[in-house]
Amino acid sequence: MSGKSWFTNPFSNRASMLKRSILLVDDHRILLDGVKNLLAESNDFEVKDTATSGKEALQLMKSNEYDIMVTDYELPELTGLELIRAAKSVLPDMKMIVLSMHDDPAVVKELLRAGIHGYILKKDTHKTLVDALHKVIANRRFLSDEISDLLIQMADEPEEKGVLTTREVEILRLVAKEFSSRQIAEILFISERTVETHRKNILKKTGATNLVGLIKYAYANNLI
Amino acid sequence: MSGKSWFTNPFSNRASMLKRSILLVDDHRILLDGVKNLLAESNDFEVKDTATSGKEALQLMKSNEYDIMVTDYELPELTGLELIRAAKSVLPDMKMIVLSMHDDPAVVKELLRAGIHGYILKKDTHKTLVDALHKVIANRRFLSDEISDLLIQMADEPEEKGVLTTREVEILRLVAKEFSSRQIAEILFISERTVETHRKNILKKTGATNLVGLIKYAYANNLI
DNA sequence: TTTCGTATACCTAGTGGTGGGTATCTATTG
DNA sequence: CAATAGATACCCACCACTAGGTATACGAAA
Repeated sequence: MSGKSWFTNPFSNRASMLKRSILLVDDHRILLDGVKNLLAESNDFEVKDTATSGKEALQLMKSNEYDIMVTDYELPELTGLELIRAAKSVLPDMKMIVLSMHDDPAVVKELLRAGIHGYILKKDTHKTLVDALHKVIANRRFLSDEISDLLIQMADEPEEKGVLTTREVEILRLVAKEFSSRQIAEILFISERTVETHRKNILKKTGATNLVGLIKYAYANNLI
Repeated sequence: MSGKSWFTNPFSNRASMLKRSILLVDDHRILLDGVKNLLAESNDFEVKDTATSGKEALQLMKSNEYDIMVTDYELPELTGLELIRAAKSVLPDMKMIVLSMHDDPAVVKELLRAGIHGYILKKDTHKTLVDALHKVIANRRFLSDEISDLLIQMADEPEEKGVLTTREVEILRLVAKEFSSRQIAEILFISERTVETHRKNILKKTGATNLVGLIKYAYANNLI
């Protein structure tokens, strides 16, 4: 809809001076410095601003426009997912690429559902990032090789068997905070029996056999 | 001892063409690319080689010489600590700077004991890295601000209370693999009582009160 | 409307972990 | 040599967690 505006002018489209503006978000300044410097050599892109937290990024978005946001997933204050959802409402036409060190299937899936346009890993090269930038500008999606492999593997799995209900997640979080079933019962104003039932259901759903497996599941699914 | 050789020649010292060679080690290629590019602008340093694993770094050291190694702490195959110890025996005169995302007191202390010359965080700027490089070349040590604050805080604490013995770590790892005390006893050919005693000692040392705290400790200390 | 999922709650039994001890043997270190 | 730290092992009591059940109430979906 609104994306057509520049397309009506056949000249601006090809002008080599028109660089796509990037907002780069990562709490590691040294990476910020490095990537910005690398992209300075590009004719097509330029890092217009950088931010080291989700909050800072959102504030920049309120007073500026960007063609693409490249962001880490692990961020202080806001998580990457929260940032992406917020960004989507502030600048709906902006493309979003996640640059993360994690190749966790659950995270990737969730982010793709949230509407990101690319996902690359920090272990990928600078060239991969540039490829991704070009691809998303052309209204296509880009996934790093490892991530697409991951998604293919995931497709083989029958169905996500282990989706916890909100109540179960709530219980699991409290378990992970070192509360006993009794304490959880007191906190939630429910019977200890109910907590035990929830725990049993969680164990069954996650396939864990004891507390240890539960905590590892919680870590793997970013519940902690 | 051998470090005096260049010092005897007053000219080579100031020659602008003589750049200090750096070996850069990090499993994130995009950071590697970025930092290398940034340092290319420097008159004093140049990234001679890069490696994405400890093994690769060691192989490079066997056939090349470097003035400084800048390495991540979290590495595939070898840990940063192992790499540093190995590097020390291969190239004893090389300076070593750790560039990590973690500000874990225990890790920092251990690395300093292992003989590194600098410790900076990924959240630090490019300038900080350059400062560190200059400092270690001048035979001084460099710690990022946050790290020195950390060491000062640590000095207040009476003594490191929570250092697990190798056997305790071994037990903890097995606990984290969802083995019960009985199973661990069978695996290690020791009595279940002994395992229980170790577990109790681990709980006391880590300050945890139950399994959950134990697993979280294991995660926090990269034992999993 | 009936079925399904979710949250609630209880029962019994059995297993496993926690917390308080004590004690022996070995190796290292002041 | 004596002291210390680490690994080993046992005792008892208590509590928490796990593993089978069953059952009710509610709201949403088929």
